[in-house]
Amino acid sequence: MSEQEKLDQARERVIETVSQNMNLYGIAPSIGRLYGMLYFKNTPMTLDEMKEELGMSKTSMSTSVRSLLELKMVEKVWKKGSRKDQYRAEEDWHQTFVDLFTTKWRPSISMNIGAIEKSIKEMEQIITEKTADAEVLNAAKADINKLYEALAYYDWLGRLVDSFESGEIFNLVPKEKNE
Amino acid sequence: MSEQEKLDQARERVIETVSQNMNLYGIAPSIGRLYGMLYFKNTPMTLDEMKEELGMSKTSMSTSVRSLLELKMVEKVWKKGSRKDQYRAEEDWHQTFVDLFTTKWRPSISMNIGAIEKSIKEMEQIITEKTADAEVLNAAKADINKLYEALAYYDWLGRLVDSFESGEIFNLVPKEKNE
DNA sequence: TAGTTTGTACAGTAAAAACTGTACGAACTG
DNA sequence: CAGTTCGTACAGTTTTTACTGTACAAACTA
Repeated sequence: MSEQEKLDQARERVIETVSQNMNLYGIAPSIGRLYGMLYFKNTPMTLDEMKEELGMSKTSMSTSVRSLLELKMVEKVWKKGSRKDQYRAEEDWHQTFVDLFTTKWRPSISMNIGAIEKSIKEMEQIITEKTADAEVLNAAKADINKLYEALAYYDWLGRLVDSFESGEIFNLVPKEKNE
Repeated sequence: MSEQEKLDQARERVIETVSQNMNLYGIAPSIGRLYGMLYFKNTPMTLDEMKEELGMSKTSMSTSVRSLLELKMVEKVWKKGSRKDQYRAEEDWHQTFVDLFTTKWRPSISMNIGAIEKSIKEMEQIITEKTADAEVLNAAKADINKLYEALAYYDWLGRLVDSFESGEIFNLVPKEKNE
């Protein structure tokens, strides 16, 4: 085996596990592989180069790159003399991590809080109307308690995401191991 | 619309959004719905009751419950007089959150670190052997630098998960909002 | 012991997601 | 202006994942 092949194989191993890891965050494996591949390139790539490298369609590259752009895991770079768009992988994984959760979690947190608040209101209405029979009334009361708990959780989660976004998290868990 | 229906509808809304939220963590929607449904029940359920409630097969309930058990999102409870297994939803979502990441992330972190360390070794070998040409050599050197960065990230991520597991995270981001 | 009931493995089917090829608008080139 | 090139929308196909029904082992019951 040539030295080049050895190097490729060593890269490949990392790309594969990183891709699996990203899959854990809801990123499709093929998108993960694309990111991994870009990560090792020291120069930005065009869609056609990616297509060539991964043996996939240009359409796939286009949509995959868009996903990665939305997650801020790649950025478009301008390169003079080329009409083609060029893309480079974001290399700071701490930042990537923070962006990922900010992007994906925050909208979900808002939605959950919204749904819960709405349902609490409706349940409180059931109680104040006093037309419901005892069984339904008790169920509503129990549900309201649960939903306040849930609300507290999502509030906490929102503050956790805040600490990611502000970088405060790195005070508690520093980037550099202190030995 | 009866009060009962109003209550069901309010529950349903929350179950649906919670389910979507769980989907974000790589949990299939139908499993999320099962969890949501269990969450609102104030008494443990059997597989047959779940099957009835969700209109799905018992096999699905069996496998879904197993997934939730692995994530520690439900627990099996013993109920005297019943031969059937009974399951109850874990209600502490802070705990659930912590368990989820501990369970899902830690193995992945180890795998990544393992793969990266192995690849670093192979790349260092390429360099020390001195048979590779200049181009390959430089590529190997660049890759090694990137991999040390990656290693630092996964180390950080491991320590983040530690802080979840130990509960230290709740010092930085307290459960109760301090007003 | 024979007869139930319960949970799950496994194979097959249905549903969803990923991927491709064609086609076309937009932006450039001469 | 006509002729290219580039990126992506969209429809169709392939692959993967989710779900079901059957069948069976284990645990119980009488």
